[in-house]
Amino acid sequence: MKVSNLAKALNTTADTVRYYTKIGLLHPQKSQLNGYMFYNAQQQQRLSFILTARHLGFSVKDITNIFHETDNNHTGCKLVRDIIKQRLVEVEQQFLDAQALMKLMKQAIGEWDHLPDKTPTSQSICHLMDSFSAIQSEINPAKSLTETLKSTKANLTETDNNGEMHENK
Amino acid sequence: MKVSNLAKALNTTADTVRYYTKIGLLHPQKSQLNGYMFYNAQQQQRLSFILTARHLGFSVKDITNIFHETDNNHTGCKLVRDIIKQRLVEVEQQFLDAQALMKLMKQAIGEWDHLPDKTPTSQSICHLMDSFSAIQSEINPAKSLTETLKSTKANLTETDNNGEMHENK
DNA sequence: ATAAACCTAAGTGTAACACCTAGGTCAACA
DNA sequence: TGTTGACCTAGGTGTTACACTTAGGTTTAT
Repeated sequence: MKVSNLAKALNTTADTVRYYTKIGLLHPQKSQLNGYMFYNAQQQQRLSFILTARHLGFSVKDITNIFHETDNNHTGCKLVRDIIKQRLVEVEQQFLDAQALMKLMKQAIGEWDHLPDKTPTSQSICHLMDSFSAIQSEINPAKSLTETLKSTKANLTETDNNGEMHENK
Repeated sequence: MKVSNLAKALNTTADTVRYYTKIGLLHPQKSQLNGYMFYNAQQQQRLSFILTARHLGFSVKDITNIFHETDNNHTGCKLVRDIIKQRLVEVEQQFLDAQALMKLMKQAIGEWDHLPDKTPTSQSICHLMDSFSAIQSEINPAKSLTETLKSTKANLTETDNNGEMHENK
């Protein structure tokens, strides 16, 4: 079938199908007459796999690797299992992050509902700044967790209590 | 303080600070002598707000809007409250999605652990394809939920049981 | 004096597509 | 048969929020 047909059948877009084709994940047959691309049942199954994998959080690169394995007569099972296990850790973190965020946001909304709407503080962003500052101390560690792997050592310069830095000049 | 100092103090990168400066979220003082940018306490607080907001899932555009309000003598409270409430819905969905994914992935890993590693099926991607196909029916609705807003009507062409499409030609 | 460490602006790269352009194709209707 | 409208192609640009690179000037420390 043609590109839009396939796209609609698997609930995606023609552009996406073309993209996967372009980067070599799908191998349609190209008509000699008009250049149209035709996808058979096997390609449909391939796309189905891609879409599901993408939804599970696999990157396109991951999928490329998997296909590279399986297209070369390997099963790819171990690879996929490894990637999934890795992804599972990330998803669990996302779960926790989302949970924490929900709590904080509900809390913030709750607090604000008790405050009048138009009482600007010295810093002009009313109490938002204050609320956000309070939240930030709870938020940042969470962020650190997620990005610990790639973060270089923090190496913070010490601050005084005015939040002003010592410009050792 | 200078860009790297500020970045380290708030646990971000100099590039990020330069980016926010470039798009007008931060307004440092530029030295006449050497062109170096200097950020005072107020700018530091601004950046702190930006980082926290970003971590709460606000887009840079959202933050731009908020600053646009607050910089024009409005409090921005209502705007922020609205955006947060809107974001809360998304975060709740992320929470549910992550939960569902965790379940499915654990399930998949569990199943595969009972199967041998190298038993290719007819489709060459061993049982991955089968497992994924089974998962997909559960996954796709979740995706639809997330993307319902922007998805045009599905308008699926009917498929026969071979997964082959009728090419009404 | 010179190296290490910092700074600048401007440009390119990233992920995974979405959207647009210009032009060819196909099915149906008048 | 002409023409509309829906489809297709390749190739290009736009998107988000930065990270990275380049080329060159500056500051700091030894």
